[in-house]
Amino acid sequence: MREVKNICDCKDCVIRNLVFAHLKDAEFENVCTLKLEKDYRKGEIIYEKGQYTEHLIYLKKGMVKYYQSFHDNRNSIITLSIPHDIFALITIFQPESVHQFSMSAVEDSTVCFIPIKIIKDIILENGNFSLDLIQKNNQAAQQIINHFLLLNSKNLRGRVAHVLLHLATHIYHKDIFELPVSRKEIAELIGMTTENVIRTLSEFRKEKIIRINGKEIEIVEKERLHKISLYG
Amino acid sequence: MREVKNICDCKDCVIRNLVFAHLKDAEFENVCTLKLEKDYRKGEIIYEKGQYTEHLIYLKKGMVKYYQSFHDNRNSIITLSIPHDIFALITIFQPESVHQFSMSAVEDSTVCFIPIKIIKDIILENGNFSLDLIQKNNQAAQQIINHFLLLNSKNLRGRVAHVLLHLATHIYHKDIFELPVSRKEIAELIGMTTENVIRTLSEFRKEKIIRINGKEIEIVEKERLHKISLYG
DNA sequence: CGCGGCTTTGATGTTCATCAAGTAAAGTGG
DNA sequence: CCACTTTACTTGATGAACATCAAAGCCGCG
Repeated sequence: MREVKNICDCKDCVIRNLVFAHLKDAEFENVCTLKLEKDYRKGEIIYEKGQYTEHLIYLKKGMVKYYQSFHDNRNSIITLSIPHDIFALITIFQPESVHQFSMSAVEDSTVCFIPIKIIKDIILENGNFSLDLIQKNNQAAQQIINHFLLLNSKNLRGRVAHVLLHLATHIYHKDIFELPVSRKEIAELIGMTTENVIRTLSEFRKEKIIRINGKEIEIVEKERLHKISLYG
Repeated sequence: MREVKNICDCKDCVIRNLVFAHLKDAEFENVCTLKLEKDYRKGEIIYEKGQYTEHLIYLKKGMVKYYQSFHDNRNSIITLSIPHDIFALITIFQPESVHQFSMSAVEDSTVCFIPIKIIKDIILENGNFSLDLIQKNNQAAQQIINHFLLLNSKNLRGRVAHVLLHLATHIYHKDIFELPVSRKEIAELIGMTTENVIRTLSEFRKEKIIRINGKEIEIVEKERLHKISLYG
């Protein structure tokens, strides 16, 4: 948690295009004035399970993971999120309550904090905003449910293939990219062990489906990867 | 889908205590007049994936399952729901959209259908209602997430133990009950095969942790079951 | 009464976790 | 900036957990 800024550049902020589309000008000014921005370095924790929720949190830049940590040091990543993800909202909106899960930066990130109180006031006054928020929230919930269902219906190879395709298609929009996460984190995302994730990546490499250079991944045979993902 | 009733007995309905607590009298009358009730027999489908969503659906009586069915006849049950479950709401609220998953009656059930249009109007007008709905929705989402995280962190015995404890503690509030679902459905709920669910139940029986008589289950050694559930 | 779905148990095989051990990379302190 | 330590990555060998296949009994329903 570095510097705390409050530059009111929200007019251009992506969040405007999400739930905040229906904000009236006065409301928007208010949000903009009272919001805070913080920068996080890769690896830093944004909040932890058990902490009191006082803000609606919105990811402006970077990538975060929303995760559960268990007693025995194991983690499960519920979702990776980037700006524009509607998801970035659901996580968070539990007025007067406590975070059920944790969030940390997977890449250097900028996070906006908007006091829950303000959001609540807007909900009370602005029906269109509420409607939008409800719909976006439910969409986010369904995406998370889909993620878990998908996992449960795939084997190791299918799961790894799916993650790679997801990163290429929905996050980076190209077939060569730097893995934003460690092998361990991929394992935590798909519910398998680190060793087996590595083994599977090596298999894909040997089968010439992908090329690997450290953190850099290139998807060479997208079609085959797709088939594997559709049940390994 | 039997008879369609409209008896305006909503004043006593459990739903009043949920999101509808903040409804103004006129709004409530409106909901009550325009809602429909339908009875479903055990096994009947309430809606299927892909159907157009025109109603907010609320479970008044019985038990339903919310599930995903895959191409190859396999199913995953996302959650079992009974009246009072806040869950019963989230599933459903996707105005102008299409159901992502399916719902069917696990026991004989009564379901209330409230046209989305009305709910939308109330959201637009009644901020307290919106606020409540948002909070309840998010709570429901978190419960589902927790269900999946729990599964992923447990082995076969732990999962079966957990289901039994869940039924006894949160659904029936006693240690002897009739299983509302088939062994196959338990399997679909915990992501294991029917055979292994049966085998595990038999093990528990042989170890005198539970007694089984067809569909009737008695939990004899709750403490041991708890330990198994906390990681078998 | 017979058929199909649900339940049960056993035998077998596959998939994946675990353990082990070594290399590479990245952070840390002098 | 280099030695040191730690963390990430990699591969192999082994065993455990679970799926799959098979066969038979049971129950409810038409």
